[in-house]
Amino acid sequence: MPPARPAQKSLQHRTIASAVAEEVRRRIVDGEFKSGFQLRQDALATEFGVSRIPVREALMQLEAEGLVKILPHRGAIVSELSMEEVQELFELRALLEPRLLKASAKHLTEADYERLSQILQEYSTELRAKHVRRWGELNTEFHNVLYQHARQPRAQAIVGGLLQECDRHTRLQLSLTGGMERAEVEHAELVRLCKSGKVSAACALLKTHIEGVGKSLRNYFEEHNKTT
Amino acid sequence: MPPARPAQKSLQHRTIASAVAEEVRRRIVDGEFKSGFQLRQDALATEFGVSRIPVREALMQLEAEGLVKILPHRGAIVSELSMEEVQELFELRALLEPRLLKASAKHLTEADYERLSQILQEYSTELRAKHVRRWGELNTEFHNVLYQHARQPRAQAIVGGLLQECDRHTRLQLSLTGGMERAEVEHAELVRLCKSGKVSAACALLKTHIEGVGKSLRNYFEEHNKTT
DNA sequence: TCGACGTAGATTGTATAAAATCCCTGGTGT
DNA sequence: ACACCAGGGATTTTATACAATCTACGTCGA
Repeated sequence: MPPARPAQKSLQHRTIASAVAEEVRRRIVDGEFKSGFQLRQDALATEFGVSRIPVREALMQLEAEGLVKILPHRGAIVSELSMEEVQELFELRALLEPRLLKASAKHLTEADYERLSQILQEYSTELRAKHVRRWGELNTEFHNVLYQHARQPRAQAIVGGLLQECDRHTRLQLSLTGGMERAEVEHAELVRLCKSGKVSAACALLKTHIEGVGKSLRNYFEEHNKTT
Repeated sequence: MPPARPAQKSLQHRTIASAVAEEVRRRIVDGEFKSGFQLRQDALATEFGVSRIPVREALMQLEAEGLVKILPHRGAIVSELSMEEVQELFELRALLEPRLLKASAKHLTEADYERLSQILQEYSTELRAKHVRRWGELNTEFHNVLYQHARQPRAQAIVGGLLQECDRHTRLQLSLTGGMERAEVEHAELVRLCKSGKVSAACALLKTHIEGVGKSLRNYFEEHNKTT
């Protein structure tokens, strides 16, 4: 675990429910809980050593984020998305994120660029295929840093959820098709364009970038699932 | 393939929590619970004659929809949106809804057009300024019927929430500025375009329509110079 | 007078236990 | 053999009770 990161809202374990939500979310995004896996309240409660009430609330929170699906009186399962639904996520991102970047780019500070550079640098160290989890975290943070000054809280919240879900579905494919290298190149170019004030070019590249990742994922899926 | 389940209208209150959520949501959208109003769990529980647990879950559900804001250990309040945030909602709608209409329009059935006609007719009967609540309900349903065949569940869910919130903030203004008449005209034209297969024209009109309502709302607020 | 501290009251968060619901299995009748 | 329905067991949902936390207010000291 990385030490002493700035206290953000997600680290405020102010309530047990939020702590449980964070841990379950991590496991889903990391793939420990796979699509369709049944999340039983009792099992999670005993494992974490807590009651089932905060577990319920955590599951509801995750349902709001789209990571799990709750069926009344039948429990919660990790959400299963068809390829069409995953494609929809990318299309929504391609629609929303350029808008956020356009509003946020000009307000990026020197500290923000510093953080973006750090992320790019951590990319290029040799952690690529080895630490897919860390890569996904960095990827999500990269996008969030870019949009943080957009002053569009609702859109930012929506995109945050989309990023998380896309990350979950992309990791498998990224480590196999060299998608990470391409993403790293495009990310670096993105930062360069923002820094030099070419906002609209950056937005266009961002749109292409997201659509490209989505298309790459779909191709990968179609190749490996011709029979179904 | 899941067996075709009877898609119930969700009017069956299958769980207490969902029933409470529905009632509290109605009160918020109707304006009985105004922005900033503090929703105390105990008060709601005793009023509905239930425990606090389902009330808590209802509040979390409403938070996910954006209608309330929950502060840890401090309770829930009806969400207060600045004019900028309301404008953001309309901008997001203007971005997302044409996309949904484009995907859904060609799959609209005769029964759908029948329902749309019913809605338009109920508009034009003299219930306009009198029953603002009913008008808002119809307005939301109108849009949802248009998009129901889009096969983009995530976008539809997002837009559903946006519609509800926009409705809440628009009602006050609609009944005073004649915005309803204009909306009715545009809605009728929208149906006509869809019916005659002019999908892209319909999408363009829809975008204009949403932006127009948003702009009208902003003008209304700037005239009255009300800051919260 | 003003501000800091601490206690009381109210409100939310969590644990435990009871009630309702669903799934599955096994029997029964046709 | 097939359809149907009753009952047991597992799981979720709700109720009740307790613990933790926050806000308000009053007291104390400079």
